Amino acid sequence: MKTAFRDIRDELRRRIIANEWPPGGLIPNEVDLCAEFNCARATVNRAMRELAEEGLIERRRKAGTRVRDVPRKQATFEVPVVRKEIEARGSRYQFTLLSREAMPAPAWLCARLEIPDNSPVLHLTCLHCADGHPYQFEDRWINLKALPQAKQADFSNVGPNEWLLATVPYTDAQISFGALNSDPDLAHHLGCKAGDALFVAERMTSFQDEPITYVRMIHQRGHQMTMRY
Amino acid sequence: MKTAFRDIRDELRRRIIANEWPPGGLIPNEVDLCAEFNCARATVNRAMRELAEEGLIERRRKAGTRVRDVPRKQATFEVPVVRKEIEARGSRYQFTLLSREAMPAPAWLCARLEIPDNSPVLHLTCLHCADGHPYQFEDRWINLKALPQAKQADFSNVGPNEWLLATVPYTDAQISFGALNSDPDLAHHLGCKAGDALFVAERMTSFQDEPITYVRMIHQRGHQMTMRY
DNA sequence: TGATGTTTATCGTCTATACAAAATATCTGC
DNA sequence: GCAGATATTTTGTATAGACGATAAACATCA
Repeated sequence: MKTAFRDIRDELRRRIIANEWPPGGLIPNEVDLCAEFNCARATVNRAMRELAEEGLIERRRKAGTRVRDVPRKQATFEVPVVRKEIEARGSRYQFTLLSREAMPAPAWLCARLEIPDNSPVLHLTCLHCADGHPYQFEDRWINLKALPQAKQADFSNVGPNEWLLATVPYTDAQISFGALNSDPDLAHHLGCKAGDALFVAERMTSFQDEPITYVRMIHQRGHQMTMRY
Repeated sequence: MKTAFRDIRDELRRRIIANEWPPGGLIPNEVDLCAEFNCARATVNRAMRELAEEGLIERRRKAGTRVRDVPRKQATFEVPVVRKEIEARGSRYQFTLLSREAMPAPAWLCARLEIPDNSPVLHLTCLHCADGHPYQFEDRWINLKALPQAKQADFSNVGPNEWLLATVPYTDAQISFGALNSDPDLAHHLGCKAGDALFVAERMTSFQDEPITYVRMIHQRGHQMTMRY
């Protein structure tokens, strides 16, 4: 495989990390680098574009390209799907629907999803287990105005998470991480003690400005979410 | 600005979201799309490459391009720098060094950083405040073998986080999120109650396989970390 | 049948060239 | 000296053409 642009990108990155081109300083322009690497400008352009996306350099027309003073490092992670998470650990996945109720949305949910007061929603709670041990408690709310078919859906075999993924796409999502003291009910389901600190991920998705669902995923005690970058 | 590749990318995305091209299905090849959009193949290629990076489609030579059955959505977030976080909220940032001690690394840290037993490390604890209120407790360990100059550094004005960012680059990093019950000492520093659930971010960075630092950032009660995607 | 070699469609990358857009630098008139 | 117009430099994007790499599909032979 041709790898010119990769080689150039890596060499430029090396020079930056090795401080041959100090932070804040200008680096040679595309035409000069073409000459040095003996290649077309498009090739240098692609190498530099990737470094810019990485956050290592900053490019501006006419002003040239400079090394960022503090690299804008960004981490990326795949949005977790609990069944895959569990199966990736080599454990058996199991899912239990704990409760299901159609109801008018409580005020806090209306505020969060920006839907009118008392909009009809479906409230589900479920437990995801790994090898029989509780792994995650899912507290899900589905906007029935956007997704009336959820009312008829059977969530006893396929969890709402996967049902939603298969049923509706989403165009916008927001995810938050935080911590929560377990209440006695949660403790009972997850098999921990009331008061234990639990890691919580919240997710809200919408499709073209129509809110779809809000979910709180409360993890077993000690759970960590890790990513490299 | 010319926006052909953007327009094409967005139109292809629209078709996928609108189910005109069903999940798992093949989409037309580059040459056909060139004909449809009346542009060069490189332009279609760039549009499709971006969609592939987004995780919406999957491309393989000879096999063509198909819509992913479950879109591999990935969120990206900037690696947090506490001072900027606080200033972005419009609050006044303040930093206090609580303790500082050079010592041999405890066993758990050696295991984590993969350094030899009893390697010399510098242990620092500090408190970051927003408008005078505790915001984050920082528990940091610096590998003195990799960074002997840390021993002389003065951390009373510039926090270790920013000192490190300015002093050494890193080539690899790992970040984890989790939850923790506050102990009485933490509760005292953060002004919460012992037992409160706190959100914790852990970070480990290394430079070319040499571990640099390990840090636990323990946030105030109720703290959430949010990102859109 | 099954293993192995061959063809071929499709994506991946590179080149050379061109023009556009943005932002700095320079000039002009006052 | 200053405001505004103009020139210039650098990056951003597009085009047409070319060849390479990969893996599926097909053909051949043991």
